Amino acid sequence: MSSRLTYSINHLATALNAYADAILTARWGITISQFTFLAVLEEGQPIDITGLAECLGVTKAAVSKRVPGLEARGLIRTAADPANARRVVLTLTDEGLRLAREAGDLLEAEFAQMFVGRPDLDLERTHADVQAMLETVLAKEAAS
Amino acid sequence: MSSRLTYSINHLATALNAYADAILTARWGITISQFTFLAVLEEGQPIDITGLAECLGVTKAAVSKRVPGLEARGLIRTAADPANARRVVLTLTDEGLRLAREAGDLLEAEFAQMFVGRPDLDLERTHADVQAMLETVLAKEAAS
DNA sequence: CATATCTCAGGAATACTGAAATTA
DNA sequence: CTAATTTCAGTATTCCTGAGATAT
Repeated sequence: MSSRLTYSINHLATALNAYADAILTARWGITISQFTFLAVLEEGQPIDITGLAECLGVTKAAVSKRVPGLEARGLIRTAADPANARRVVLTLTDEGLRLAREAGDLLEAEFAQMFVGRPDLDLERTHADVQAMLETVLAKEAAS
Repeated sequence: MSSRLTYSINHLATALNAYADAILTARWGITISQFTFLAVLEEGQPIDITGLAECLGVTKAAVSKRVPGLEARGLIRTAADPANARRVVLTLTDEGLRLAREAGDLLEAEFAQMFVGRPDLDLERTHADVQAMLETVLAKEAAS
């Protein structure tokens, strides 16, 4: 149990994603990575493939390949930018927006509920610590 | 900067892995997933393919496929379990063990160094919080 | 204009998964 | 019949190329 902090962080991220994935799959038939795709889109609509890839931390090809599936399911829409013919601009459909909001709200509620029995955990403080670590790592990365 | 804790945790895990990967690639020519493979082996030698797959959180097929490559590089060794002929038991070679320890130590040192300029961050406390969250999530998962 | 560089999306190669086959 | 590994087909992801835009 006294393993390294980096391992614990990876483990926690994996466990949280698995938990969220189970809820999303059971209730809406989408995976966590599809939900994340929609959630990023919700936050910064409209966005092109390059921008979305950066937000998701994956390559442009990965985003490009997932677009047809989400479009076929009626969750997103693609359009050309008149000012830049090769750009593909993505937006959520009404259904995609509704799903992103409903799912996001439910996940947040489930997550809050999970910690009502743990008054020893100060989530605000933990969040601040995690963000401080993140800033430090990103700064170090940028410096080298 | 994203507002949800779950996003920050995922982001931090990704950033830490990218940082470690850069060091490992430059210095030893191995990826972070190869290092993790060796590190798990170091902690629980000897281990079979099934056990290693569970520790790594991937399928047995994935582990099975990566074994020949690491064996060819002289980092691990395969052997049959006399008590159970179909088990494949993995151990580190001397070179594998040396690499796992050296790389692990360097990463830990780099990581500690990174936070000397942040006395506001209490890593012990953060680690405890992260582990508490992890326990809670795993317990919730097991219950459902 | 010409040409050099940058940005964008998509194609080829790689890795992972679940299921079926193999082996002990 | 069971338990462990391996093979196989399908999917997802990343690396790299080529086409179109921008700048000198």
